[in-house]
Amino acid sequence: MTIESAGQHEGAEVTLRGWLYNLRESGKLLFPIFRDGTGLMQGVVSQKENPAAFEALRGLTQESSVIVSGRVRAEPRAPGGYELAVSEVEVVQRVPENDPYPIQLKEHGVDFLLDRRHLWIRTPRQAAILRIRAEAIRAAREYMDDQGYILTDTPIFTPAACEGTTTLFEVQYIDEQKAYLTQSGQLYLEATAAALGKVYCFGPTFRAEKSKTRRHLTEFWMLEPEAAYAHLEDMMALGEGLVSHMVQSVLKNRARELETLKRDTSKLAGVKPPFPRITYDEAVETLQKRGNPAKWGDDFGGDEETILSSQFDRPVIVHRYPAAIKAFYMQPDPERRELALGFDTLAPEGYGEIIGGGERIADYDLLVRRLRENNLPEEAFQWYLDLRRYGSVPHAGFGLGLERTVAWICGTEHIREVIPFPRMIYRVYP
RNA sequence: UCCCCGGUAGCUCAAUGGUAGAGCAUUCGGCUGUUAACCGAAGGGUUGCAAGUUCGAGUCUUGCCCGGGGAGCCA
Repeated sequence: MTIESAGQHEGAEVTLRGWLYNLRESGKLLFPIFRDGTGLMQGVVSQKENPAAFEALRGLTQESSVIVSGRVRAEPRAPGGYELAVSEVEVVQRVPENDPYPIQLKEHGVDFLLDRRHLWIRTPRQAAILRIRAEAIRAAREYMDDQGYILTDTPIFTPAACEGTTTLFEVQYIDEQKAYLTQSGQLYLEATAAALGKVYCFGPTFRAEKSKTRRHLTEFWMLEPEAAYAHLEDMMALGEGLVSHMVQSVLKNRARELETLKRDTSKLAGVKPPFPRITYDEAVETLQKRGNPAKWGDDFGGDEETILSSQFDRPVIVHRYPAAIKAFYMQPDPERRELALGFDTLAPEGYGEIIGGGERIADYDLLVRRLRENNLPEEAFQWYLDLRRYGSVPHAGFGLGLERTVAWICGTEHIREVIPFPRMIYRVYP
């Protein structure tokens, strides 16, 4: 039996395989709390009624692994409403008394917990977050598949920068050659989109920037769709549909975990299409009205994003940024050439940009010009230019940052809690 | 890279420049309905490192190390 399903086993004799989460001793009564990965369940053992089980559990150390059998019964005094009347106990491994489990049932510092991330993930809160992450991923892939997008995974080793702006992790690649860890699958997706029409990739992404904030990891997961013959409006709609489906699926299938996190789900319930859309021009105007020093041509930082997103109860889409502050491959707005047909989707409650994307340049000559303006090595981009030589079409896509999205859904203070083993500047252990 | 904050027992934290403490954890004892159980007792310290000021430094000064938050950049 799993603890998750305890309610269906009321009155039955069951076996639970897991770990001792906590033990309360009250004279001749023991109240062990078991953990099996799906939840927590209190047990009860009386010395008088079951001396063997009592002796096996008495003094047992936190996180010792145990297999216990007993009868499930409804018990309002037990957390979760059900209790296991333990009859048999097998200790699989006893945590030594002279080297006790380091993570106690109390507050710990961030540094201590991150150094023991391999153990920290056993705590109910962390386990709930990881289960929500898994559901968010499942829902995201389900949505993309249902929309007819084909999963085409892109390489992790790349020969050169995708965007040329951010710092890459350089690795030795066989003999003398250097390679870089990908910072985006986008350029490759443009190729697979021309082959298959509607495509996406989902995998790890690496940024060697020395960002030290609660919104940054050096290794994070990104879902990137790309579609041939698609335009800016199509991608804004796809993005809001994707995010809404992820949020609604977690609300539906991981309600218990959101409860564990004490997440205020009223702030998520209304996350459904359409999302508000504002232009960059309007965004700057709004910021200035609120006394923010932003002026036209500036990119937005955390403060600006928070002001903009705080006006809405769901993510807000900001579109048509100045071309100068966007990536080299962004298609200019035919109505106003100084604008790029790009958009960002900003999560509420200060979680920042969760989606960035737009329409790509389809014209060969314009793309070459942009490569040169950005001092990018043309040789490395020949294959990419081929896509404009042979049957170029308008196309668009975006990238969704998984961890930022999950952090927002969970309401966690730090993005590092929503990935099993966070990789940050100055932290690659464990 | 820059700005700000922090580092004292295994953990979380106290300690006017004047004998380094508490709670939790561990060990021992008590308790038949506990809820991070509770009650009693015990053991546990190179105060991040190195210099300096001082009769005296956890506390003041300088440098370094480690970590955190933020800026820039981004998802």
